[in-house]
Amino acid sequence: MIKDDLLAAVHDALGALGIADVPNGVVVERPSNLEHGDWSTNAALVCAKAAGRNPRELGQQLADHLGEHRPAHVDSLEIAGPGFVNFRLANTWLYDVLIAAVADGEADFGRIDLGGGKRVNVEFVSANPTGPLHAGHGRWAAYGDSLCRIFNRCGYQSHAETYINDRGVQIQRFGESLAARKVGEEPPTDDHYMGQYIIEWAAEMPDDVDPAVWGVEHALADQKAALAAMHVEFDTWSSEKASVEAGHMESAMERLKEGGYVFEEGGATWLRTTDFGDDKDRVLIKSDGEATYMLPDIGYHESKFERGDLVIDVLGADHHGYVARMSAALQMLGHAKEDYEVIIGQNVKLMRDEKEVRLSKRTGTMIEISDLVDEVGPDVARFAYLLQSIDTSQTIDIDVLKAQASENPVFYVQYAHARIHSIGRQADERGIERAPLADADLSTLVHERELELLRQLSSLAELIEIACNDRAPHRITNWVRDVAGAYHGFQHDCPVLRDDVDPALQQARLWLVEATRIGLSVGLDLLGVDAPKEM
RNA sequence: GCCCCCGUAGCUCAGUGGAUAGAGCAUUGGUUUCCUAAACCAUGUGCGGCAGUUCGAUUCUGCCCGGGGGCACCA
Repeated sequence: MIKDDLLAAVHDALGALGIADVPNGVVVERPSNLEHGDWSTNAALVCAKAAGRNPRELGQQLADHLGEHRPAHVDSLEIAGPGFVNFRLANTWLYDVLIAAVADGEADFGRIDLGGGKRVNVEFVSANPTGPLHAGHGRWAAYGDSLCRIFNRCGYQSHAETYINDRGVQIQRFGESLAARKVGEEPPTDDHYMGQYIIEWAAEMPDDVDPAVWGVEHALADQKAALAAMHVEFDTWSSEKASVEAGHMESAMERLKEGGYVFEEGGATWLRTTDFGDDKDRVLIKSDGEATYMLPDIGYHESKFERGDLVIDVLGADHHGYVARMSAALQMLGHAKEDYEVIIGQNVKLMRDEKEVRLSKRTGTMIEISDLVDEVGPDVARFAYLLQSIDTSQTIDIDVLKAQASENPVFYVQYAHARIHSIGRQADERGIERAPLADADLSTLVHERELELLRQLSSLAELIEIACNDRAPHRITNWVRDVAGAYHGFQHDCPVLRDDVDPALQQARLWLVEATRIGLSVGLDLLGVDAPKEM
């Protein structure tokens, strides 16, 4: 990539100027303002102090040296501001982007190897199998699925996993709630499940089944259907019950004891998680002899390392307090701290009819994922979830999403993709063929709209890298919007098929359109959003 | 009290240790003999506050203020 080439040249130049140890802060970046060149480096500013030199002077020497040993594509250099060295490049660097996009195709454009084949296990959604998934779960579904796609594009092998909490008191209460509704009674206590769906499900329940068993199966089928409608699939649905039956809990307990981390106090069995930075020690087995939720969960997490070198949990903000203890337990079991990562996502607030809809299974007013997808479709839903950082709380207003049907950002992007295909269809009708790229004269692409589009396309790999390292799929969402914007601008100002377009320019533009198609397809695929050929 | 996230334009949100901080929506006005006008263009007195680190802070650190979420022998 051009960026790496320029950075290497900067390092060489610094070396020639007697600066061998280049600080990490030296970067080559795109100035926000094009007047400051296509690329820029802060090298002189960062190195000046340690080298005991004046930044402007050092910058000038740097620029002079780089001017004499010009990296490819560099037209001119200048020193500016407090000591930036700005590179102005010939458009050929952008034509190389087009050529690379076409050569790589959808399969490889923007692909980078950050992971080296490392296996990443990503757990997300993990909702209790005691009811449908609500629209709050949708955020984790969209996020987790997109994150896995990004990992896969960056040389990791992702494994999407979700945990089924299918044993314990809440399952018992769920069964009792169904049984009660079956005979037309209220569930026995306020701690039971009061939602409307319990009444509906109880009506479907046969007489001769165990309500808890039937209920869990029914809930799982319902959840799978909702996720399928959102185009989210898991590699593994992990059952807590199965994990316990496989002995994960007991072997974890044994090893924690061997490590000397377990102690008895007040009739309960504790884990000394404070040894690894937790606020307080945690109970594994209560004084009544029952295991807490934590113990089987430790066993389960330990077992996930069979399916991943790096284990990631995507959890809601209400689980934040849980992170330190699980991290401590896994370190006790011999895992490196950095091999277990928890991504805490902030909450989703749902609005309908200008009122907040509480996401509780007990109120009966919840908005299910399937409601949302039925009303706006999977693409709008996923795009909406991935529009902002997972670190910010999000408000999803179904009425706004529906009302925005035509102004919705997802359509803006999909429309760009559809227009590209429309050009292909029109070209076919008019008998215009795209000759081999090698025969195209890309130097005819000089319109600012064309160059801007190429600049956007050039940043895909950088954005994918950032999205991966920061676990931030929304960076892709923004990139795709930017590319769509650049494309719409191009299409508005730069006719492709019109009769008066010079044939050489027409060929170059057809290839530019093709490169854009590839870029948009890659971006949308990383988001799990459909790239339609017509709208 | 302690821990985590957030505070950027009228609204919803991007973004950045740098040189003039962006988008969508909303407002107002414009663009169509031309590949889908689901488009394009124009229109904006904005980084909560105070210190610190730095050549340079909206970005990092501390404190304060404001909003959200947690602090069980629940799951």
